[in-house]
Amino acid sequence: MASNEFQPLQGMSDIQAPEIYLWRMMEERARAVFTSYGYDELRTPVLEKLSVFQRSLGDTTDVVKKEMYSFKPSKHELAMRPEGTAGTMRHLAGRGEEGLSARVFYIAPMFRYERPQAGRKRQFHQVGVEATGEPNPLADAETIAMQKSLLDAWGLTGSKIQISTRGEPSDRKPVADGLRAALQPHLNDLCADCQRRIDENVLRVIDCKNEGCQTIVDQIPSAIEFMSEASRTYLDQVIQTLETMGVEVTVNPKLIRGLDYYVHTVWEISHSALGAQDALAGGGRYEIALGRKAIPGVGFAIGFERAIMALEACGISGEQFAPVNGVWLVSLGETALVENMKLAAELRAKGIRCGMELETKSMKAQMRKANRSGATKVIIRGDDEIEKGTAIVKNMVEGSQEELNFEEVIRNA
RNA sequence: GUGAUUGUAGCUCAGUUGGUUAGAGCGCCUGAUUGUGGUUCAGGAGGCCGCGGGUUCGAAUCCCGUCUUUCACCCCA
Repeated sequence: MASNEFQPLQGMSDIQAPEIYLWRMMEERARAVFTSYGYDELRTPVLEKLSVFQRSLGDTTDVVKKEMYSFKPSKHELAMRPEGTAGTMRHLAGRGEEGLSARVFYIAPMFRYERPQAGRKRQFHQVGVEATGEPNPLADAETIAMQKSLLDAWGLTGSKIQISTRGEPSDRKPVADGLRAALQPHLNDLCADCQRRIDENVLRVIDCKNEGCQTIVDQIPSAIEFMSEASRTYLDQVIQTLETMGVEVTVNPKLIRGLDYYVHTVWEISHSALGAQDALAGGGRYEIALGRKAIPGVGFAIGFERAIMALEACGISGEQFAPVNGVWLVSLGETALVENMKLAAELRAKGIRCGMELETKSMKAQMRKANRSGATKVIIRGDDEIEKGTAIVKNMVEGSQEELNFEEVIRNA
């Protein structure tokens, strides 16, 4: 790192081997799990009209207000997506009737202009799903169960699912009023942030990290208690269904999700290995209005960078998924070198991972490279072998070797 | 946006109160039977000490700025 002129931008990073093998494993298994649940992959553009995000995430949220990369190259103000749901809804809204009962997933980079820290990048990556359809506790439960089975497929252990509800839109006012009234007597004991939040966004007082605020919050009724009977029943049904399915969740009425579009069930998955940003995934039921009518649905997103931190804490790393079992060709002399290039092409056409040195180097050097490549088999050819129509095949694990007919070598490879 | 923190070979890091050609380990290259790896031994290559400015006879070392790293707040995945 002699200079930073070749470094990526702040909060962005190049993902290279061996870590990339972990990414690939996660992507492959995510596709397999989602496909088994009947979901299809959807790839939306990175750039959307700014209004797509303003309308679906709510233009008062921090994500929209101050964290978006936005610019105006021509007529429309554009923005790079800070999350995946808005673009997906923009797409589904355009599919009319069909978009109201869709099951899609995405694996894509997201962009947020924030100060980077542990598990927080300016370009970060999410895998997420959206299932549109009228509110149904069973759909919420299935989504959470699917998310859990993805984490299992990755080998991630030690994560905790916390669940709560935001209730129906009609619950918002009673909840806010109720909390404000309950907090009013304690106003002077709240931290400066919370004194501001009590008017701007009361819900945020509830998950304030300040200890003093927390003791006050513990004394007052939870947000759920101000909600309608129907909203509470809905949450109970989700929890019961999950219980029947054997998915363990903890109810946490203090759980707050920031985006405006959430209704009913919300949840978060955290892991102790993550530091302050301990949420590796979040999800919830939402209602997003882009066209004339709102699209109801349920979905979640998992942060790759954070999931990887948690996986590494579980002892899972990229090296474990590096390609293995290759063949390495050793060539002694110009003739063998060219002949081996033909052989390599033939082996590769058969799907065999095959490497070789393209300049004439000592056998020792070539063997060293073979060893480093992780090849389990080495095929050695020099002038003698070419003339005889043979090749030496060496087993790198056992160290044994034998001279075989060239045709036989190809057949056994 | 706020408050801290980091930057020396490919990697992980030393570098004493500012003082001659900036070091180690690992890795890399070459060699130890001129056709055999992973162990060992010997040799070698490789650094504008993040970048710009300042102080000084002299700066990797002190000061200022800038970029970057990491962490917390905030917010969120």
